[in-house]
Amino acid sequence: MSLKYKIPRGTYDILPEDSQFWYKLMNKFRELCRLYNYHEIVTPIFEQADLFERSVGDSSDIVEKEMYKFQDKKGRVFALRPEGTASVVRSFIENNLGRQSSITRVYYSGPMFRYDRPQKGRFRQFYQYGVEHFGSEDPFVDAEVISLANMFLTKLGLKNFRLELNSLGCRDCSPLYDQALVNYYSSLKTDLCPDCQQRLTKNPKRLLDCKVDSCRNYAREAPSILDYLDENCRRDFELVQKYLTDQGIEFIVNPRIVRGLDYYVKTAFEFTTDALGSQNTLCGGGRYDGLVEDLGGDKTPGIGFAGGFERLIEIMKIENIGFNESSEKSIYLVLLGDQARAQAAGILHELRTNGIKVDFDITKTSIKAQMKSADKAMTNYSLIIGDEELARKTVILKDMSTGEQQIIQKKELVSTLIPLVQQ
RNA sequence: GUGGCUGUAGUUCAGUUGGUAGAGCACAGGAUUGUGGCUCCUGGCGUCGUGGGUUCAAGUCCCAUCAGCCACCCCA
Repeated sequence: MSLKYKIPRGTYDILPEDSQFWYKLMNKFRELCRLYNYHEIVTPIFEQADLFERSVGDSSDIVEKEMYKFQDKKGRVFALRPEGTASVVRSFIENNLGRQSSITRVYYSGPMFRYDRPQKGRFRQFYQYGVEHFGSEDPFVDAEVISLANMFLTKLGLKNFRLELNSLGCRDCSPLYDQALVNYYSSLKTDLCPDCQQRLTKNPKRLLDCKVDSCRNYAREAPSILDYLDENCRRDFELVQKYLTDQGIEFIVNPRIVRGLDYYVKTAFEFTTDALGSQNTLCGGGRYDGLVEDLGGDKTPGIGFAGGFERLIEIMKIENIGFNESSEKSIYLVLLGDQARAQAAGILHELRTNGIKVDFDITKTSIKAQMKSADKAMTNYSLIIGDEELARKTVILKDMSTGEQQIIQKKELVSTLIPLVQQ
């Protein structure tokens, strides 16, 4: 079949057979956020493009080549949101969310958009969950936010993931480290891969992340950010680690993790896995103490993380994790003959009014075909109504697992079914 | 943006040195006319992703394009 219309590249449909799974996954996240006292915030999926350009950083890949940018009819330039934090910070400032208390905790979930080349675990429209915590610089909060992420993954039943932790330094010490990296690498420049030669001027920290063997060797000898943290950053980083240890959360310090968004300072972390191939970050986040101010708000520290639902689902498939099926019993209505079919609407209405879920197939007329459908639908009970039953004002109730059936009075139908369905 | 592999019925795939397509599963109907799950029987005229080209003739060769997968890059 040649299709006239096709789904856009890098997107996918969540089909009816899967939507329950997604719904449950999102609810798990909601539940957990409630436990940590976070409240949901819903922002538009598009914003002024320069909001992202200023927050994410205009030298980042996201802004340079991955944004879905467009103009509206009045020439205003918008972009489909490539990530969630910028929008939340915008809303925080615009609605003065920090006015009620010194701390503001919010969470969100929804579609994000990035014009990337699709591959395993990477889409152009993808769904993220995330939280943002405003108002405290205390490293205790860093550990708290990380704990939420850790709890989410753990509660889902995921096993094979690890927490990698780093400090990027603050706006005072981070540039000193960049300079140290540049100094170290500039004498090696001609030996570096072409990508790394770019990184040297664009984003020196990325040099540490290169996968080319020769560059890796150099990276091993390169100066470490941990040696360049100033007194304050060093102390806070140690405290974050202590608080994590206090909660029994395992982590590894990886001085080479670099986050892709320019606003991060100090604590940066990623939950990664080996199960997903190349796109191995389950979720990631960090501190962004300067961002609110940069975007026009009062000086307000913040920290948050975001993760992709697709990768959770992928790994849950691999680890064979599911949510328990609902134990709700189902009823199938089998109607024989025009007379009985004429009664269908009334019966369906009566059952539904009483909260009983019913299924049936109007396209099938023979009892055999209808019974087959009932069987295929894995129904628990079928109700059979034909001419005989109509005449006697009865209904046949058949238990599909045992094959036993009983004749009940039609007026007692609902009262008979309710206990069966509710158990 | 770069590279590799792939694109045939609803689905998973087969299709030999180019001669206008099949199999499993699924689906539908049936096996003494009001009963499912097992078994058996029957049912496929699909622009062979799309558009060009080579050829008497292309699913099968060539080019382009689109899409998927995987990797680079980057990240969720």
